[in-house]
Amino acid sequence: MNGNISIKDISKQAGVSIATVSRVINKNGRYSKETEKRVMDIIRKNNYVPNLVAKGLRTQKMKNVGIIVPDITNEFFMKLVYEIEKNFFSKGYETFLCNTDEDEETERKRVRMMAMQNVCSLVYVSGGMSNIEHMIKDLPTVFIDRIPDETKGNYCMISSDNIQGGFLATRELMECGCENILLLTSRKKISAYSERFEGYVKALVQGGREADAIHVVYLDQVNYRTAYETMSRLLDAEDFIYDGIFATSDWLALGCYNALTEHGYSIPEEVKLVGYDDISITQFNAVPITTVHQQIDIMGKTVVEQLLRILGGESALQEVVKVPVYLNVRESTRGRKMPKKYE
Amino acid sequence: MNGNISIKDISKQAGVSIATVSRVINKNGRYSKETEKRVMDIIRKNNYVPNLVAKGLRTQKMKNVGIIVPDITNEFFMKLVYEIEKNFFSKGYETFLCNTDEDEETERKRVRMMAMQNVCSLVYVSGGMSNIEHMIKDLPTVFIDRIPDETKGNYCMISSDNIQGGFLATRELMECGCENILLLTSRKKISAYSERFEGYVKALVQGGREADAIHVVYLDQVNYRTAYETMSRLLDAEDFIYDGIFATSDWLALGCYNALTEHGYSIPEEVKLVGYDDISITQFNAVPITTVHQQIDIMGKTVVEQLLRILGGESALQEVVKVPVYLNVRESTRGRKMPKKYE
DNA sequence: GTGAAAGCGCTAACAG
DNA sequence: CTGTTAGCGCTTTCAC
Repeated sequence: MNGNISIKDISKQAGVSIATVSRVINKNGRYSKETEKRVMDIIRKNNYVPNLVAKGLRTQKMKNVGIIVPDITNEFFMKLVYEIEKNFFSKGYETFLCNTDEDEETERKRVRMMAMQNVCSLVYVSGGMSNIEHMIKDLPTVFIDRIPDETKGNYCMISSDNIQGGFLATRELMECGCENILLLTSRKKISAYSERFEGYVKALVQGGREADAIHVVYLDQVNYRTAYETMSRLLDAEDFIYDGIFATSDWLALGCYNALTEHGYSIPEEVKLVGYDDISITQFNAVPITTVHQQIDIMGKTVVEQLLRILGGESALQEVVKVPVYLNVRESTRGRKMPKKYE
Repeated sequence: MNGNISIKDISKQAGVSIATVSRVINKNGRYSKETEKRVMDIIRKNNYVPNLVAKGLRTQKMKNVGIIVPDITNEFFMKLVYEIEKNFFSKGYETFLCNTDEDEETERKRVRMMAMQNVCSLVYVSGGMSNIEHMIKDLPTVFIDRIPDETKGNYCMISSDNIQGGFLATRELMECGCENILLLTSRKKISAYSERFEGYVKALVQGGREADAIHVVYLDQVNYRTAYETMSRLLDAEDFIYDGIFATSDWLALGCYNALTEHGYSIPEEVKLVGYDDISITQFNAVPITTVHQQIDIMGKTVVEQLLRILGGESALQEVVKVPVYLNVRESTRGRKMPKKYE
């Protein structure tokens, strides 16, 4: 295909059958030391590269898994992917990464393409409700931060503790004296967002606030620009009553931050701000931003563990695997107390 | 393989031969409206997903290309990848992305794996000198910011204008009055770095500086931490003479920035700073950082154009395709003049 | 110890 | 218009 020789060529050169070459390559079956050497020499001399596609076709199993993420330019997702890949590689699996660009149509296309490429399983990160379940059927799949439509099937769900995350973020704002706390989140029907909302409400209730303490702004897109524009519009209107904002993603928090400062609000003195994900930019911002840290190393490890369990024939766990989160407190809620340092 | 049916199953259900099914699926050859309907119905009912692996094995061409990057958590690389993928998708190609983690051994492994997966071509972004040429042989390859070892072969090289980038960055520092300009760069033998060095020297010479005006610090790793630690060590030593620093990557610039501010230097008053890549964090930094912007959209487009040329049978361009760069001037060289805004 | 042969899912002549 | 057949590169019985 790409100028490569095949075992057939090798067998001819070595004067043995292709079966023997196959045995030598895979080190199974019997063959003499002598033929082994002859075959291996030819392989080395020609830089032979085995064709995994053909092998997969024959053995009916490929050791590669597709990873689907909504945005490859988002540092949080890529750090998570990095951890997932690391764990898969160590188990001898290949990974194929693909980007849905936050678009449901693209999402469906990419999932379908992964299935066509014969991946042995799928990791599906925080996608929308694209109704992909019918496409993946028996393909073992781990969903991260997204509950599958149907529970039947080889599905497994892993999630960081989003309720706890929403709770910690909101409680921090309350502890810092915020009276009117705004939740800035996504309109998307992703469990991650609805759970962070749940945590937000829980913290308010636990702090003795009434039902009218709940203030939510929903965004159509989860990105800096949308957050910036929406907040700017909010600030341009007369009555901006909020002294605390919990944004369910760091990029949203950064959008808030810039809209607020440009409207003359100082952070954290007048408005306190909490983000989510702990991407590195939150530490470098003019006022470092308090944010909820997700333990991606544990998540990555868990993803691979669970997938290997399913691949090993065990049935998928029915419960969601929850990974704890913690709050990284910085100046956007507490002021210039802690040293600015990046680790 | 993954619980999927094959055209054989379809042919049985439809009461036609597999050849007919194949024809219907690929819409070539002749078949009656009636059989078409019967086949398509079965396909839809069963959510049939064609096996591209088998198809590729048979047709001896897969429409997918491997993309190899040194660091998937680096926003610059991923924005470039995003552009490359977008262009490939629009031409009906799939892409497989993989990460070398800046490690040459990993790099070789990943390239080999791509070859085994039967990709039809490769895009190799800014890799080290891992001597991969013998592994890819006739595989059409575009190198970005890295000159191939051997010029024979279907290689093509695309690069942003790194000499110009180094020149613009250094000239900016000189124009802002810097007397002693330090170049902070990588030890790696990558053309991108050596060319930025070249531009740095060119600007110094053109500005009438003597040979002793050249000051370079080489780093083993291209990341925030290494830059931060190296600069801290430099600042701890007695005589820090620099009033201008050109870092050949934004992350290095950020490392510098924090080391400098922690040592009590103010930017840009005492030391001016220029980075490279224009990642978004440079705009959000407490003091927004002047940086060289690479036009990744043009680069992505060019990559695909060139690869399709080669794939189309034309021979690879021998010259390097150069994409212009420009400087994004911010506060780290000019002070608080411009409005802080993100676009 | 080694070879012959079948077959993974699919396409592309070649017949009819 | 449709079926038969060979074969892509590889593995794996089953003989010898």
